[in-house]
Amino acid sequence: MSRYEPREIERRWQETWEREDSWRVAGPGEEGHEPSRPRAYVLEMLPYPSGEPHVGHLKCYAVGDAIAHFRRRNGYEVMHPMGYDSFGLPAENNAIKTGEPPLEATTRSIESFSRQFREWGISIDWSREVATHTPQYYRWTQWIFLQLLEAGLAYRDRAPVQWCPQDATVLANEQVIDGRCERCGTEVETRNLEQWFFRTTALADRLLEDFDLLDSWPEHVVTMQRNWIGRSEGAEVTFRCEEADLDFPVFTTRPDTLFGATFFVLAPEHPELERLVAGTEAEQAVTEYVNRVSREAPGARSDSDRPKTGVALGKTVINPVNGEEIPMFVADYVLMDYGTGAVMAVPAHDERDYEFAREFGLPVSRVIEGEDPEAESDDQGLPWTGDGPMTGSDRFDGQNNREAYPEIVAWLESEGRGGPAVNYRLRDWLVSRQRYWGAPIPVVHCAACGIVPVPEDQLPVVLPEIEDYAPKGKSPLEAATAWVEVACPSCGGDARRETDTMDTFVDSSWYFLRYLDPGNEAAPFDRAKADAWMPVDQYIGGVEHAILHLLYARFVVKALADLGHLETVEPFRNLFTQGMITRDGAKMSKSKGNTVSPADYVERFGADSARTYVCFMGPPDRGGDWTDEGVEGVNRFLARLWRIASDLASEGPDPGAAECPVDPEGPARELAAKAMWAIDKATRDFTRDFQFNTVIAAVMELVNEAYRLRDELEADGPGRDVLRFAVATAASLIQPFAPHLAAEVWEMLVGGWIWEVPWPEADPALLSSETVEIVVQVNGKVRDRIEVAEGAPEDEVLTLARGAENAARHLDGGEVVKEVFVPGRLVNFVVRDS
RNA sequence: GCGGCGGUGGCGGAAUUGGUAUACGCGAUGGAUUCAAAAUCCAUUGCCCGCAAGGGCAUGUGGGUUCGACUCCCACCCGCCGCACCA
Repeated sequence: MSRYEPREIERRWQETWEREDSWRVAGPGEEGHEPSRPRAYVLEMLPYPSGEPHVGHLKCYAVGDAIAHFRRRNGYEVMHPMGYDSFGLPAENNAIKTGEPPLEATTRSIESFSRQFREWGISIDWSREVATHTPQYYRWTQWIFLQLLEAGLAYRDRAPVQWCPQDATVLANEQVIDGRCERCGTEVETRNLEQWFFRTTALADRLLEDFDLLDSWPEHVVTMQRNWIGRSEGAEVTFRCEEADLDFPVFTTRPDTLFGATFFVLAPEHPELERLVAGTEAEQAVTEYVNRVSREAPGARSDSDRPKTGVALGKTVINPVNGEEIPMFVADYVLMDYGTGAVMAVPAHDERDYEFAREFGLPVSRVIEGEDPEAESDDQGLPWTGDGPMTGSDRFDGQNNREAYPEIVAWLESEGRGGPAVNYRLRDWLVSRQRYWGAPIPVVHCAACGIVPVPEDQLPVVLPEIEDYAPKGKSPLEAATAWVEVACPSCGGDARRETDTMDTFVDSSWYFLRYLDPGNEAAPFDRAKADAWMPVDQYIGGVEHAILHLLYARFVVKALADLGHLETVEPFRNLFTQGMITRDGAKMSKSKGNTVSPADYVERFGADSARTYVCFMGPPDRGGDWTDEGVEGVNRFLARLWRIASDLASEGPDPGAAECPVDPEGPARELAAKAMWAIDKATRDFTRDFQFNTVIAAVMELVNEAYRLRDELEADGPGRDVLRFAVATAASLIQPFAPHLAAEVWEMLVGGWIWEVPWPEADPALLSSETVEIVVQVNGKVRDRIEVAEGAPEDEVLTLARGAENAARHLDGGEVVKEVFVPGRLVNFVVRDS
């Protein structure tokens, strides 16, 4: 008897798919397009090619490929492309360490990824492959930059930015985690630099509202983005400092507490601070405080547990609602990059202000009554952040604060002292990087003309080759003098190229559009082609991109739509986030030595086993722990399927095996019914949140049932036909996960190519059986089971149930006070002792 | 602190609307096959009592609703993830 040899089988089918160009897809305007077929765009997040693919990649593409296959077999024309997010820091850091040019390491890694994806048998239309580091691609990344520049959505500004001293580059807000660089973990510093920004805040409201346009995104991802955008409604109120002749606007979400403002706080970075205290007694103390804060790690400042610190400025501002003069302070609990960098402090109704007031012995003035203002605690229930009737607030006294809120804001506006305002936590996206391995920002600095965009017909601005990649606080590109020095496109005079490159998140914010028209040399993509496929029907990737990549892609798509390049305003209609695979309960890392190399497992058990295993570990949106025994178990199951098929295949393929024989009887009917059950179950679970683990379990059950009944069925012709049908069906259902084995089994038993065969449909006649088992409960406890005819009437079932041996014993000597009948499921007798 | 997710056998996990808790897989035990092993096939496998028939107890904890609760409600405990001095 021969054995299941996945490596041979897989190689053979991979060659077939390559030769037949099986996954080639043609959209509108392309040769071979079939307008009558529905289209689906199935997309996994493109990989960053560094080293070798890891299990996270395996899971992502196994899940995505299963979805792609399932869609194809349900009649869709499926767009399923692949590419590489190939600019970025690791290749550059490697270059600094080893001297190897980033292009070489990147090219090598792409080759490895590309080879392994083929060895995994992922059904990709390779004719659409893109890599973001190629001039053919980044030419259009640059084009998009210029489009945004022209539309006013890209701008240059001097701003305090987060600077990583280790990587010697600025970072986006999003790349700073707990005050540390996301990549290397070094504590970041603040620097004032001229940088390029994309105006993401201009689209903040639409980024929130358009969640309504999406079909199915995980709720927590939407929540994370909402929190990140952090929209708060409130009011802007102006506090005046007469002495200094300055107006200080503040943003507050609680204008209803204005009467309770007893002091006023500026952020240490506030631009007016220096002038306010210059030449005063407070100057020295303030300067010392500001210097101390600026030397501190930014992470330390976000620790809300530490005591409040600050320094009085010796100046006052006037509370516009009651004319009271209140003292000014500088304190590091006020942040410059949220609101206006100044706050009105209402200690009675804000925890931080309250803490500060206690620390500095400042007055606390209650203006909203709490549930129990006379609470026995020494602080009388303060700070009270809830709602209640207003007090000490002039003519608003007695009104509920919520109800008075709009009146107060309207009054401020009529007095010219403020008005309604909306504030966002979201900052504009800082896109420039002082790094080499990225797309050059396509502008020129001219002494005469200022910033001049590189004309479109001169794109791409090609990244020059350089010798020294080490960061020096400015871009390594500065050293490429022949490249930097250029004639101004506008006046022809001496000018210098911009030497910053773009954040790689810009590259990956539009790649899904390039797949649709990868060879286009006149535009990033043809609008008609993009409109035909977009938005992506199913996007698949890790939750770690829940905020950054997904938000940026949404922003860029909206901008392109606004500029008339695209119809859709949302890139991804459905999002699926896969859970992380761990090993021994811990995140995999090279330092822990608990990594899993997909290549090893593909070598030992075959790609089908590895792919099916990652889909079987548990629900794919949750994490799971990788075990070798688990892979072996799945491998055993696939081998079982192959073996029973191979035993049945002696007489060669029979196209009839694709159909269930009519009206099977006895064990043949049992197996046929199991096959129908499996089809039904697999189809439902596939579409229900991609519950692949139970889909695979259903196929396992079908195979187990085939083994259980095989001896009885192999003997006669009709039985054998059902057996062949059942095994062919198992292959058909497992095909999205184990496409090679499925192709092999199908070819042996039925003939032809499984991936071209429509997804099976269950025969309803075989789905329901003639008799059903009814559970008999007494007082809610299962006491017996009876077989009754499907659809038997209530009184008949109850009579049978009462007579069931064990049930009868429990009914004996009691009075039945209630009978519950659930058709097809159970009866329950409620008995009271007599 | 705020937001989200989760807690079911020795382990990963199943359980359509409230209706047989523990599907499927792993592990374990026994058997068949074999000179032997591997592989394979078959059987058993939540815990406790019992020779058995059968009975009792079990879905993080404590209550509640219901004929019936892993599922719904209330109050807790624990774990993971995200955000966090955001005015």
